[in-house]
Amino acid sequence: MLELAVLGLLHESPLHGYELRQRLKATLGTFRAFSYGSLYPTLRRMRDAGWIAEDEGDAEVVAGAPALTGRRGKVVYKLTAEGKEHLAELLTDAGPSAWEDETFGVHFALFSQTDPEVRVRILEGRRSRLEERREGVRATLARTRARLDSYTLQLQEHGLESVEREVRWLTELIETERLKTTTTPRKAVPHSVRP
Amino acid sequence: MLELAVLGLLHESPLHGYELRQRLKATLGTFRAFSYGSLYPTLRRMRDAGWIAEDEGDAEVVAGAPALTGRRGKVVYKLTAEGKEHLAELLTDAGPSAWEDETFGVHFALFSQTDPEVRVRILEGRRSRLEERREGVRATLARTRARLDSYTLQLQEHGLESVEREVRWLTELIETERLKTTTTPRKAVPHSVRP
DNA sequence: CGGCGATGTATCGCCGCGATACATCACACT
DNA sequence: AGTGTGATGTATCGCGGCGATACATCGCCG
Repeated sequence: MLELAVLGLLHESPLHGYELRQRLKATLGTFRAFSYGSLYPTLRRMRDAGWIAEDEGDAEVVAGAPALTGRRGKVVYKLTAEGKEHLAELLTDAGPSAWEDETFGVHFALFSQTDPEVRVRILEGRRSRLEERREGVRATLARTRARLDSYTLQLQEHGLESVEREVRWLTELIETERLKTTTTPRKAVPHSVRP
Repeated sequence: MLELAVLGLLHESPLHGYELRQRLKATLGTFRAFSYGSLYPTLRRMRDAGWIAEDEGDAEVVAGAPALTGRRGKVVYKLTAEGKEHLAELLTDAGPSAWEDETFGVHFALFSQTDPEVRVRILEGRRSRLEERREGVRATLARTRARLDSYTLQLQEHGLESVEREVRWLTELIETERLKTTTTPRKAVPHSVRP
């Protein structure tokens, strides 16, 4: 969700819409774009919800004819106290909502702001999610293989390999993450995962 | 687009909604799901547009109390003449709309119904699209590498590798496809000489 | 001195998704 | 005999995101 991404970015420094978008591209890259058609409405929604506030940066408008052209200059947004609170809350969530296709990348990109334990749980959740999908594809593939033409088959198998690659990647990440937490010992608190 | 997928599937045999959905999963696999929330409205739209028609399959409803529960039984859809025409038209399109993220998979899954020349052009188009993206990612990555935390960096690099892998896959496909057209000399593209 | 690409804010309609509702039927478990 | 569970089947609703588009300013290069 865009909301989380914006919260995460604004946590580092106040930004205006355009810059926010650049950062999103730089941060999420191939994973997700988030067009202006999503950004601006979301920004408004978040402002109305009280998570962010407009930080009137440039009062040096003046001169020309401000009244004629209406609002000039950039609109800089910054986190409010509630926004920070909300962000912290969202970052603790290691439930299914965090390992969905669309959301995982955002959570991952914000891992440096996330609790190490939560990180591992998200990575593991994401991995099981993908393992489920892998098994699903394998099953239907085995069942329908004969009926499929070569192109569909190739598509299926390519997709399957992509998922497998993804699982491998996650496994590596989990191991590295585990190493980190074992060398920096913390008290392991088992936590139930809500559905 | 769902429309094309439905057209392509119905070209082989008449199907009802549920079965159509199963086929979509089996055909597109990891690539795309297409929920009922898209399917049924699309079906209606297509029917209204005249591409498909309801092929009242089961008249053996009767007995119980048909009037009470309203419409019983499955609604089977089949291609109309216009539908076939429209499909043929869509399958000739090798323009940008065919190599977009969301559409490419559908086009690819329907390759067995597609003209060989169009196939190659779609594959090449898709590849350039991904090469562009790859260069874009490389550029922003080179520009911002220093500013990124390790997680964001890892996400970026993983994404980059995914794109690279995709490009390799497409290159292989293009080569195979080229071999096919040169070893099976169809309706004469005369000037190309094989070494 | 003219145009073009980057910066900047904003809206609109469409598409697809997930959740949800409801109904029937086969089969297994108890 | 009763129960429940999973597959088959049709359908709707709200919402989040996308691509296209509009419009305005600024700085730089030719």
